[in-house]
Amino acid sequence: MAASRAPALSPKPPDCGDCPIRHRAVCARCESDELAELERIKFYRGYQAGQVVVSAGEPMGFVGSVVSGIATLTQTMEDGRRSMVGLLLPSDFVGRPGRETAAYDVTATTDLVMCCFRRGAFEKLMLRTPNIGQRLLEMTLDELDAAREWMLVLGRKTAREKIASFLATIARRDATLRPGAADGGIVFDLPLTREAMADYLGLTLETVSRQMSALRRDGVIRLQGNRHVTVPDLARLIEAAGDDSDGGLPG
Amino acid sequence: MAASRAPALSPKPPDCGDCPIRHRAVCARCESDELAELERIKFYRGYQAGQVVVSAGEPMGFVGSVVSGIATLTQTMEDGRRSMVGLLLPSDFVGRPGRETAAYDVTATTDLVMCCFRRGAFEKLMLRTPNIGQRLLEMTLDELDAAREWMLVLGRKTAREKIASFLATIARRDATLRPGAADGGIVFDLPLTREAMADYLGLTLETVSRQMSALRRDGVIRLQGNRHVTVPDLARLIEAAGDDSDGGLPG
DNA sequence: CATGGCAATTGATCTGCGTCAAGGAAAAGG
DNA sequence: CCTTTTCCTTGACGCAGATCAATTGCCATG
Repeated sequence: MAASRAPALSPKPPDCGDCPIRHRAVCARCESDELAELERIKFYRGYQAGQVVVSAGEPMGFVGSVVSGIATLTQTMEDGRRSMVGLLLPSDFVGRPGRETAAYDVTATTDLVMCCFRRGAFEKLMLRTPNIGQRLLEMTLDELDAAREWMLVLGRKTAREKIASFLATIARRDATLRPGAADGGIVFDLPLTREAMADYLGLTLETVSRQMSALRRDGVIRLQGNRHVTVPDLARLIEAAGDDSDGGLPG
Repeated sequence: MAASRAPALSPKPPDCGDCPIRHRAVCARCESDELAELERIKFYRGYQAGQVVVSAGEPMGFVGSVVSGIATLTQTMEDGRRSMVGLLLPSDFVGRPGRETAAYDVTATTDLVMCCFRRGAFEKLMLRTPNIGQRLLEMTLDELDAAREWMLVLGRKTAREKIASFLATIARRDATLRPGAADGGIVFDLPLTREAMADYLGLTLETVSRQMSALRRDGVIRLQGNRHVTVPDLARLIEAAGDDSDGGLPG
């Protein structure tokens, strides 16, 4: 969990089949020559768990998306209060065309591989390729919806409901990533520490811990170690979340 | 303050000089024939204070932007808990290309005029006119930033800070709408009831009221009636907001 | 001018979550 | 292996903000 800085090129870049920019973020409707152009300007970056990708206010020369691993988007006040404003899972896009500096701290919470494009080159390509902008608009609108869903969670839900909402979100996302496995319930690993969960949910880490224990006592979830979670009955979890049919994941 | 439904055409459509779609939302870089096309498919709608523009889940056949007046975007849980996820001020865009139904309740809190485009026609125009999509992407990214700023407010700020953040946001926005008037401080009218403020801030209306009174007692603001606010010293208000240089307005 | 309705204020009390503090469990590192 | 560090859990207590309840002020409208 070293938190040093210099990003390193990943030793073995994943092949294009793994690149969400191509398959999800940008190129769903691109022509082949546009794809070729994207290929020319793309490169991979690897980060270790705990490493800072960029800090808020720093120049950010690239945009890109997560290939594997998990990163967080956080904001910090001068007095140290922190708030997570996004959780970046594989295929999520990072960075903003037309902006010089990062608006938030981006941190890898697990080992992370990103597929990147130099910002300038990407912007120029966008001008010539409407599909890329279209796709980016769709993704941004999805993120906006997710952020707004989360405003309801932050502003109006109880601690227990917040935890349940978070777990349900992860469970659903995980379930779509690898379907099947409905046998003994949904099983996944929490991508965050209790503290990071607290920052995401507007709680303290103690409250997160207590509510996790409470959900365990009530049989809504099972825990093996600190991170490994089993949800025997997703419906019960969603019920505990006071769900307004939430589901989006703020990324 | 009737809350009936049927939208009415505004009696006297504002002239094009007032239309933010043309001037802000979409056409900053459009060619004249694109402008002409936009003119052909645009129309105005008027709503009375309290009227519902659309309800969440209902089909929404148009997109558009606010010309004058104020509207809110809210989400409600089955048990009645409500959360405001956006405040729509003049020039803000509403609606989502590519989506059939409204994701949130949109309600006019004052008399409201909107400049609208049929969704289908707008989408077709977007395909032929990259600039429109580009502009929409920029606006959406701004909204996303604002929503994320607001997540910090909701999750980590105290009641007093929340109120102060809200007032500072309104004050700033109002100041840019009509500059000058720095004489006796910034003066504006609150666009929301205490209850709506509470839904925006994740508080109860009683707490909003108490904190408003506290800010008045401390001389940070002055109140004439319930809605009319004077801020003698914006710096003091921002200080009270525990400000992390916020400023965006979630819309 | 009275009257009814809605919005806001203010007070009294309760409680969910934060704060402070002390261990315990699990990785990381030698 | 043991040591160190990091992360997590649990308890005791206090407080900010919710809840419950009563008034007050402000338009409307008859």
